[in-house]
Amino acid sequence: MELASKYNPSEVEGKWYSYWMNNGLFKSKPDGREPYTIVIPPPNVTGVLHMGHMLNNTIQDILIRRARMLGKNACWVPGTDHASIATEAKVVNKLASEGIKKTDLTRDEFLKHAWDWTDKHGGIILEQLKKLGASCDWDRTCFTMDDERSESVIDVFIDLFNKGKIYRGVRMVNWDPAAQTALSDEEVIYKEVNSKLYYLRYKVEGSDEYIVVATTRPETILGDTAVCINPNDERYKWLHGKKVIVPLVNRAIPIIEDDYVDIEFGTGCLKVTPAHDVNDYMLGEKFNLETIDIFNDNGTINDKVGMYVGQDRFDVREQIEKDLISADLMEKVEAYTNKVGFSERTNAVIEPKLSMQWFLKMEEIAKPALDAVMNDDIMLHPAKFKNTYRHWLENIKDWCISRQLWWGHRIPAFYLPKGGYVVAKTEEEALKLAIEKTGDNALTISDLRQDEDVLDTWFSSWLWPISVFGNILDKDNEEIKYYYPTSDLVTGPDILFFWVARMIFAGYEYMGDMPFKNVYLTGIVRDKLGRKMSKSLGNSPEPLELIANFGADGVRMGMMLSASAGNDILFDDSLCEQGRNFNNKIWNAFRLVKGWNVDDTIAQPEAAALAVKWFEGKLSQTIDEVNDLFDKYRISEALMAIYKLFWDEFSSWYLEMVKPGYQQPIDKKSYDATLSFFDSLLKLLHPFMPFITEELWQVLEPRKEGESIMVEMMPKAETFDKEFLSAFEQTKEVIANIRTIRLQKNIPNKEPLTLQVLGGHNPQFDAVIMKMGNLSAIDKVTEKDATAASFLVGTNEYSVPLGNNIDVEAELQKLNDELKYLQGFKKSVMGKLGNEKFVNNAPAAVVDGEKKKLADAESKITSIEERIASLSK
RNA sequence: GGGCGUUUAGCUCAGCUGGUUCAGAGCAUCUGCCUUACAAGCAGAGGGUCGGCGGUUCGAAUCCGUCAACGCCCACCA
Repeated sequence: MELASKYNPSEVEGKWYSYWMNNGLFKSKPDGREPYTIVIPPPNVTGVLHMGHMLNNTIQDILIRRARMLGKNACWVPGTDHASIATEAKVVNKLASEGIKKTDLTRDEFLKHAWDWTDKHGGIILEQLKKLGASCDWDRTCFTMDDERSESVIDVFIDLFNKGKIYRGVRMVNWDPAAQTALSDEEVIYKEVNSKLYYLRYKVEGSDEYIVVATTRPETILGDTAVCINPNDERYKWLHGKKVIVPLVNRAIPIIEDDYVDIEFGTGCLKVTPAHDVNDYMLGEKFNLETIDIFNDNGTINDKVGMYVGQDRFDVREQIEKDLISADLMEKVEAYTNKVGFSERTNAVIEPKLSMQWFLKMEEIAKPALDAVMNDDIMLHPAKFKNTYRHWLENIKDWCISRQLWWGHRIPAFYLPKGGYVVAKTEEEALKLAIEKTGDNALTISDLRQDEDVLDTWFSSWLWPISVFGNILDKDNEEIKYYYPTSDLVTGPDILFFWVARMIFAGYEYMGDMPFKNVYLTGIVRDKLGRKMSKSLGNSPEPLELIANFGADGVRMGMMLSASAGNDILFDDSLCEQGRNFNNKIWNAFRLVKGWNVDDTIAQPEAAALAVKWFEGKLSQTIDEVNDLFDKYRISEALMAIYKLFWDEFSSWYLEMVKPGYQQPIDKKSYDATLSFFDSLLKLLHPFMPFITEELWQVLEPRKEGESIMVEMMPKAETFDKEFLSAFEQTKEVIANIRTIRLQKNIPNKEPLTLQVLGGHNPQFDAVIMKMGNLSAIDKVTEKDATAASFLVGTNEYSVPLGNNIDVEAELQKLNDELKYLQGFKKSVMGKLGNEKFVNNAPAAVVDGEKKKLADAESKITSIEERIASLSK
C-alpha cells in the first residue's frame, strides 16, 4: 500500500466521527453491564469553545473511551446551561445595540428575544466538541432550561419550600447594579484596589467641636444614622449621649457605643450606614437605628435625602469630595488600598443592599456532603482540595437563590391580593392553595401575581447529575437507578463551591447518595508566561484553528502531556507540535510494518524471537503501569508511559530488532507478533488519540462494516519475566556503548565491528547485540586488546578493537577520570561500612547493598587499572 | 488577618510510609548523521548544593522548626 510519509488528520477525522455516529457507537442504554457515567459540566448555551473546555472535555473523553474499552456501559451525557445572568447580559447588550431597552419590553417579549438568541447560538459549542472527538451520547443532550430539567427545578423548589428549607426575607445581599440583581456570596470576587481614605468632620451638636470619621465611601454619608465609638476609648468619653451632625446633610445622629469598633483603626470613630454596609446593618439592628437606603437599583442616588439625586454613585463620590472640601468639612484624604467586591459576571462593583430575597437554609443540607468528602466516599483528585472544601462547608451561609432577572426558572410563588403567598407548580394549583389558605372562594387566577424573580443558575445545575436522567422526584425512574451515582466528574476548581459542593448537597438530599464517586479537578489553562487566557490579552488560541493545524489527536495529546491533576497547564503551540510529531511517528511505524513482505517459509531469526519475547513482557509491564496510573487519575503520566512504550521501546528497539534487511521478506511468526503488538498499542492509545488509532486499526487487518477500535477490549497484562526484562536493559546499554564508540571514533554504521567480552557476560542476547550494534562477531577473550576502546556495563568489561583508530591519550584520560570517580565512591562506601552505628542500626538488606557496592567498585577498579596498564605499555 | 499549597535540570513536572528504580522523565540544548518507516527523523552526549538556614537520625529531596518567594481559598476592620 502507498502511504504518504506524513499523517494528514483533516482527511480522516470527519470520516471517522461520522462513522462512529452512524453506527451508534456513542449510545448507551441501561443493560446488564456495569455502568460508567459522566455528566458534562454544561457550558453556557451561547458560549464558544475555549482552551479550558478543550482540556476538560479531552479528559472526559479519555476516561469514557477507556471505560468503554474496559467493557463498561459508558455513558457521557452532554448538554448546556442557560447561564441566567451571563446570557441575559448578552441579550440585553444585543438589544441595546439595536436601540431596544430591556425596560421597554414586557417579560414575554424579552424572553422571546432570549429564546431566539439561544436557538441561534445555542449548541454551537457542542458542535465544536465533536471536532475534538468527544464521544458523548448526543441523543441525550440536555439543556438546563428544557422542559424536563425545568420541571425538576420547580419540583425541587416546591419540595424544599414545603420542607421548610426555603424562606423569604429581607437581608443584606450583594447587589449587582449593572445586572440589577442580587448575587450569592460566591458570585462576588474581592479584589484589591487603590482607593482613598477620607477623613470627615462631624460637628458635635450645639458646639463648635467636631470629631473626625474615616471612610472609603463618603457618598454614603447621605445614609448615615449614627456614629459608633468603642466604649473603652478614653479619647471620646466626652461624647457620651451627644449627637453629631452629618456633614453637608446636616442631620443630627446619635453617638452609639460598641466594642465592634477598633480603637486603633482610623480615628476610632465609625460612621454607621445600616442600608449600605453589612456590619453597619448589624449595628443598626442592635441599636434600632433608622435605615436610609440612598441608592436606586442601578447605583444612582435616589430622592430620599434630596441631594445628588439621579447621579451615579462614583460621580457623587468625586463631587462630594469637592463639596466637603469647600465646606471645610474634610480633614484630609489619604491613599489607601482595600478590598472591593466585584460581580463575577458583570464586573460591576457590588453594592451591599437590603432587599427581599429567597434563601435556602444550608446547614442541614450541607452536613452529609461534608462527611462524604472527608471520609473519601467521594474522592477529590488531587486530594489537596479536601481542605478547601471542608473550610467552606464548615462556614457555610444560607444561599440566596433569587435573581432579579427574567432569563431563568421563574420562582413558583404566587402572591395573594391581601398579602401572603403560596408556592405551587401551576397557576391552577396555586389558586387551589390560595383558596384553601384564605377561604375566599371568589379568588381567580388573575388575582394571583407570580413572583417576578428567577432562580440562581446553580439552583438548576446542582440537580444535573440526576435531572439529566429524568425527573428528580421520580424514584422509580429506571435510568436514574441505573446510571446514578455517576462515576467521575471532571471540572475546574473554580466551581468547587458553586457547583460541585451543591451537586453533592442535592445528591444526598434527593437520592440519599453521592452524585459521583470521583471528582477530577483540572488546572486552569494559562499561556506560556503563566497568564490567564483572556480575550483582552489576545493570548488565547482558537481551539478549532489548533485542531486544523495539528489535528485533534495532536491537540489532545499536547494538552494532556502537561496536564497533571490540579496543576495549571502552561499552554503553548509547541505542545501540540509534540502531539503531531507523535502522530507521524505512529503513522510511519505503521507504514514500515505494512510495507513488509511476509515469507512463511523462512525461519524466525534468533534476534527477532528474543525481541518478541522481550516486547511481550514490556507491553504487559506498561499495561500494569498504565492501569495503576489511571486508578490514581494520573492521566498525563499514563499517556507518557504509553508514549515512551511506542516511541522508544516499540519503534526504536523492537522494530529495529525484527526489521528484515532491505527488500527482504519477514518471517511469518515475527510479522504476526508485530501486528498483534501494533493492535495492542493502538488500543492503549485510542482513548488519547481516537482518530489516528481508528484510521490505522481499520487497515491493520480486514474489518467488517460497523467494527471499531473504540468498542474493542483494552489489552490485558500477562505475567512476564522481570529478570528477562532487566537483562535486556543491560543489553541495551552494551549496544548504546558500541554506538557511542562509533560516534566518537567516526566509524560509519555500515562498517561492522567486533566486540570482545571478558568475565561474566551473559550471552543470552548476543544475537540482538550483533544485529543492533552491527557486529561481525562477539569474542570471549581473556586478554585485553591494547588497541581497543573499552567500557563497563555493570561489572562486565567490553571492548571494541579499533586497530589504528585508537587515540591512546584520550582513552587513558577517560579511564583515569573513571578511576578517580570510582575511588572516591569506594571511599565513601567504606566510610559507611566502617561506621559501627550504621552497620548496627541499618537493616541487613541496606548493609548488604553497601557491601555489594563495595565489591562492584573494587572489581571495576581492578579492571580499569589493568586496562590502564595495558594501554600504557 | 486566618488557612492551605508550591519551590527538584534552561522549561513543564515525577519522586508513596526517610536507605540500589535516588537524584529521574518529557521537551529544549549540544555533537554526528538526509542510514531505504519517519529530518515533524535517527544515534549519542551534557545539564541539578533537590528555595535558604537550623534540627532529628548511623543516614534527609523525603521528617521537624524557621525564614523567603510565589500561588490558591476564606474573612465585616471603616
